[in-house]
Amino acid sequence: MTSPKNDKNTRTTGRPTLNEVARLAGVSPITASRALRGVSTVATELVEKVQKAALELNYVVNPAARALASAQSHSVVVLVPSLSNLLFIDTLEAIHRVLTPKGFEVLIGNFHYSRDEEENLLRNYMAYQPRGFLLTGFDRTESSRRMIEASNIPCVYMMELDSAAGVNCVGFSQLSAGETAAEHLLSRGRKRLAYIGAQLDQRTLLRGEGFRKALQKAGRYDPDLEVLTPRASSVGLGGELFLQLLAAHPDVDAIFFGNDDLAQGALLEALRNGIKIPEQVAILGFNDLPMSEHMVPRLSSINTPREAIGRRAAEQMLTLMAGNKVARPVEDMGFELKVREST
Amino acid sequence: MTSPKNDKNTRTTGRPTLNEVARLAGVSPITASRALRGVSTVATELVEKVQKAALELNYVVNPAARALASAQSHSVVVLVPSLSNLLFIDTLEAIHRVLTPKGFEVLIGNFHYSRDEEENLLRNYMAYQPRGFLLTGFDRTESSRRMIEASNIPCVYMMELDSAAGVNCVGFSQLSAGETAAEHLLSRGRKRLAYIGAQLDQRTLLRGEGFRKALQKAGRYDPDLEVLTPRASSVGLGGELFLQLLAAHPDVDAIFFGNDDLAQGALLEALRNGIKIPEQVAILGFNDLPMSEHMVPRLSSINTPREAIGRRAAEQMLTLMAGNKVARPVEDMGFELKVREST
DNA sequence: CTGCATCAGGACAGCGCTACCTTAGTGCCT
DNA sequence: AGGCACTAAGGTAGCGCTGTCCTGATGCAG
Repeated sequence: MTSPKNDKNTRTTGRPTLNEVARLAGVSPITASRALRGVSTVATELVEKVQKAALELNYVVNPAARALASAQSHSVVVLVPSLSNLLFIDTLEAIHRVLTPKGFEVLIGNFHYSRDEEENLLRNYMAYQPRGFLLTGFDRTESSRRMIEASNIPCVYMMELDSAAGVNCVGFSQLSAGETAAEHLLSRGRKRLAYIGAQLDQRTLLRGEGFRKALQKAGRYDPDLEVLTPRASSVGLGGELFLQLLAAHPDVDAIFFGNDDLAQGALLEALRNGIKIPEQVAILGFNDLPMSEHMVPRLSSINTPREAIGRRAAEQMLTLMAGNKVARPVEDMGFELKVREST
Repeated sequence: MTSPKNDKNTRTTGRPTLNEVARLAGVSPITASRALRGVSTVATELVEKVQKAALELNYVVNPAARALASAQSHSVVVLVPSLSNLLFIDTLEAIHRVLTPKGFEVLIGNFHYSRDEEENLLRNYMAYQPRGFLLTGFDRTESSRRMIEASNIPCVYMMELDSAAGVNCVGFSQLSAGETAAEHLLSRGRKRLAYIGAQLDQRTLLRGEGFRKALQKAGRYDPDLEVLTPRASSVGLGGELFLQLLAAHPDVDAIFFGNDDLAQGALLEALRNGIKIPEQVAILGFNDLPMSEHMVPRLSSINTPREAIGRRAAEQMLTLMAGNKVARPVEDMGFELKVREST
């Protein structure tokens, strides 16, 4: 009533639309769309005109409209079990660096090491019609698996390896990392070797398994020296478990920790309690977090290619999203034993 | 031609739509929409019917269609300067915990302490028509400021405080945190107090300023004992700067570090070099990261309410997005000095 | 000079949802 | 009993973009 010819339609966003760009450039909206997307064949001259018009109007596509019209989003979902672990931050950063420049949006989900929470995240993110999923490991609920399968959305698994047909994964063998740890400690002449793992995700268990197997092969396996707890991995917990283990088994002379946090905690408690590292006990960590090389004594650890895994996983995803097959679907990025003072 | 009545339109997503839910429930699509959103007045009986139908079909709204139709997304953008710093992880988690249950999607942007990168992120995320911005601090480019202003999108600033009119912020006074640090060290009878800061974001500078002011007031300020570097904060850097400072000024008897990483690095180097903490030098950190209380000696630090800041900021955002004014737009969450062995 | 293949560009419709307006139905006051 | 306000539900249209045709122009062989 107040303004009969109200052209300020409240339902519009107020931002310039493709139509306006097309009008300014003197072409049809479809041509403008094609020009901006760089698809199909549009005369170079027109492309330039459209780009100039878009720049002039400060035009940015409306992702919602694009997703609706094409039934395809430009987002890739990454699900990680934790953010408080610096481990995954490096991987996420690398993924961002690869996907963002290509116009993809990265949606991050943290499932807190809970299979149910991961299933929930998957279900919710499905609504966004993501173009791809970057998932951590292979341990998930049956429903999660079915959802992924049914969705037909490309998926790359990170951190672990699985040579099953049709699986795209980038990681390293957690099992042989555990073996390497054992071999290193054995090569140092240690006789009573222990494994301390927390959180007990699939990867921690696999590393423990590799460690155990190598010890069994060397005839040095003792199940009493395997400390596993589902509690969340932390520096404090590492110190606690370390002291407990030494109290129960004073003859232990080497410990492989499933995680650097735990190992760092052990080093600190050793300092506090006058336990000589590595003389009395050799300590080996896992992941090689930035702080480890600064510990007293400097912590030996197995360095994992977190950044490289993220990068390659994202690159595989780009290939898959382009509709192509990945040449090497199972990519072993290896790991590197960093020998320092603690062993 | 091959199939005259092809109902498998390739442009559809294949997922159930609101129409199908409505049909199954025996109501109109609009009623179904309203029932699922819980808006307007829909008979309880119908709401139940619709919800049952949605559940049966495993229906999830199409966010793209919703955003397009309502010219409003359900996403909130959070921009943080770093993810490798555990500091912001706690804040992000808290934000997630508040916004996700309310149906909002959290988009995380990391601007790596770069004003230009933040400006870019802002520009890109504007395209998503976010419902709100949660930003870190007040130090940004003029264009960023203008963009935010022009967009008319509600904005809550985290970590710092500013009582300017119309500003919503949740944080604490970085300045008085610096003052508190100085007062604590002075109360321990220390005479030669130093400040070591890295990264040099606005907050680190403000803490340094507070520290300096308190020292000046006590007549103990010496500009030579202020070590500032734009290099990225890290454990290694902390140790390095610590040793350098002590070599240049052997009489220093207390150091306030702008960051716990730096302080932790200093503690480790002190151990390695036989420097007695706190006897020779008292060391005070900032942020109270989880590891600090486990250091040898246990690190005194200023605990910052990272989780609470995220929670309150998100809650303010909910209020703003609902179109309401926030009762207390400037929320000081305080900080807590944790006195441990290192001071 | 005609006929056909090729290609650039455009018309049209529709993705799935919600804002807006309208209609049908209810109760209550005069 | 009639009229009115009010509420519940539906009809209609359109958000901004792109997939699928289709048209008209161009080039080249016969």
